[in-house]
Amino acid sequence: MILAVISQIPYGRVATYGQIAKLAGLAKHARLVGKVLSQLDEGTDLPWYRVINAQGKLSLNKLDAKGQNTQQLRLSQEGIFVNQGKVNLKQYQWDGWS
DNA sequence: ACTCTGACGGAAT
DNA sequence: GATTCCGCCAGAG
Repeated sequence: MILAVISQIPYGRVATYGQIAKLAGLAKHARLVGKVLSQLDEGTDLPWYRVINAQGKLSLNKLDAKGQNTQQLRLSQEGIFVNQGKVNLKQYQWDGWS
């Protein structure tokens, strides 16, 4: 389920954990969603980087050699502006409309 | 069975 | 905003 929902997040949009959970049928299991994502491997096709917490903040904030973290990088590549490790949900959050 | 921990959420202060 | 508290699930020890 969870993976299915995430794979449905449209380009240039982001979704929150709770949102994913709800759409997947798991109302209060936001945490489980994060759990699942943490199990994903690097070569996954899922746009996991479009998944952020309800506060618009990126999840794993681990920096790479370039001083950037993969998530922020990939997001900006899709036109999503990330400020101070945060995203304007009002502007980018996926409505679940597609 | 119990305690901790974790890519979380929401409400209250 | 920043903190604090509580709820919730699953895995490890």
